[in-house]
Amino acid sequence: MTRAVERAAQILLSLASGSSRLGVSEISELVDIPKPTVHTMLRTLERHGLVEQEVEGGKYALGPAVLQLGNAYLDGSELRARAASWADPLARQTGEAVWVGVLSGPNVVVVHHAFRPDDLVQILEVGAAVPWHTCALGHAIVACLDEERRKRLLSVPVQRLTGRTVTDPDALRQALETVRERGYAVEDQEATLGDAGLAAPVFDRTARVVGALGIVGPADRLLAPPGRQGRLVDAVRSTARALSRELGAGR
Amino acid sequence: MTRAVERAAQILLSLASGSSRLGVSEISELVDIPKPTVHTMLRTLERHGLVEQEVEGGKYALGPAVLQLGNAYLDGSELRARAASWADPLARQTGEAVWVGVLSGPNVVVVHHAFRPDDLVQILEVGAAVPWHTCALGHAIVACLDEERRKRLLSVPVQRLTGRTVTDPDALRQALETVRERGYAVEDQEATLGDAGLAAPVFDRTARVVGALGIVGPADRLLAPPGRQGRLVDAVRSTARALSRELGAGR
DNA sequence: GTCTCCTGTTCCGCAGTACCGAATGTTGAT
DNA sequence: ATCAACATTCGGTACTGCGGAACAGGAGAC
Repeated sequence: MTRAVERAAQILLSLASGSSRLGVSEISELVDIPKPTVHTMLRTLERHGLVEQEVEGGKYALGPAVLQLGNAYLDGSELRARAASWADPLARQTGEAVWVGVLSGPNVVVVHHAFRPDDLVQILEVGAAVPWHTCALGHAIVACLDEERRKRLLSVPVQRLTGRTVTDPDALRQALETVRERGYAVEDQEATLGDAGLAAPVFDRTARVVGALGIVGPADRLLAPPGRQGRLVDAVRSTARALSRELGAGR
Repeated sequence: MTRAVERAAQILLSLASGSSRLGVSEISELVDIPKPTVHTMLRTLERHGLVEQEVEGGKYALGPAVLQLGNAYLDGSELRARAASWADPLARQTGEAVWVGVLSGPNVVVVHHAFRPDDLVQILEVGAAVPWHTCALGHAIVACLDEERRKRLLSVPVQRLTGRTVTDPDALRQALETVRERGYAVEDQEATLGDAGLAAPVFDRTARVVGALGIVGPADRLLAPPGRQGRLVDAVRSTARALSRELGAGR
């Protein structure tokens, strides 16, 4: 454990959350590190393109080298590589957008996004982070984690994003138990009002959960029509199973 | 300048270049830092999701948190946000793929990629890094840099990627002079055999070059047909100018 | 089975560097 | 002009980053 590196990581991640441009003082307050220390580290990170400063001085932002890192991560991810050939057909089959995500700290990060097959403009969500407890992808993953890791996640207070977000640890534990029994997760407007999601876990050859695959869309389209949810769940589960098999998982 | 942070940045970037999975010993050799130091830092970076280790131990790779960083960078980039509405029409107009890139160290990093408008499978290159001296985007940017920055880039030996890569500093200086006179850059199989590119610089409201916009495709399609190059150059230049104006540049 | 090699991981005393309060510099508002 | 807020610089020293040596574990050869 290197304290300086710890702090630099905190600074980088602070620049990735919320406002894209932050001053030294703002970062200092966000990560609770004195200003000169923040400044010195920003300067070091800047030398490697991980951070850059506005031309006229003042605010700092992430630099293009982080984009290289992100791209390299995707290039090296077997889950993402294999997900593409399953997610796109599922999007066509269901008529909804498909996301594949992995757990990163308390968030789910989208590693693949197959657009809903219509002509409306959609924003590519690869790299987007959603708190695990507010999305079906997150529930699907965390439900299948080893006990210790799950306990650690549940021991940290979680944030309410909408009036429907479940934040009580006991309620979350119960929800995860339900996910384990059923083999899939449902999210109903817990991250964004109006939106819902369905997801199933994806396993690798060591039988560990490595991510989840799911669909996201308007709640009234995904959850309300009679019989629709069941059909979507079936499609999502069988696709997640196929993807798991392709990753070497037995089930 | 914080040495520990410097080293951690080197380690992260080493994981982004070449093989996606590296052992402690390999990283140690790549960045010339002793193994225990590399190991300690990897462990610290792992705690923040920036790095992860294979389940059975051994090799390390970048973690999903870097994808968040990359995504946040794109979300905060005005160049990228505005490039989308110009690059896509240019791709349709020219029938070729359009890239918008920025300089990061000795490389150009692609921040936006509009696919060639055909039905063939294409790989999204956002986040890809190309050595500046081997691509038209890089030439277009570096030609317009302030003298000091350009000198610094030219003082470092550059790598030959193909038999056609220009690596001699004097020849590069001359090529950049040509770019400045003409207002655009041409690359002919310097990065990848068979591929070529045309690009023009993009400026912001401070009249500084902030990136470049260009098209990439097979050399025989871009450069060989009579009159085609001229028409493509015109389209690229006027698009880059429009994008510059939208970023607040006077010209 | 044993042995060897290679790699990741741990250890811990101390040298040197990370640290940060105080000071300085810059900018914008009044 | 003054003031406030913010970024940046400075430099002595406390404490932490460091890395050679040792250890642990796994894989392959015999």
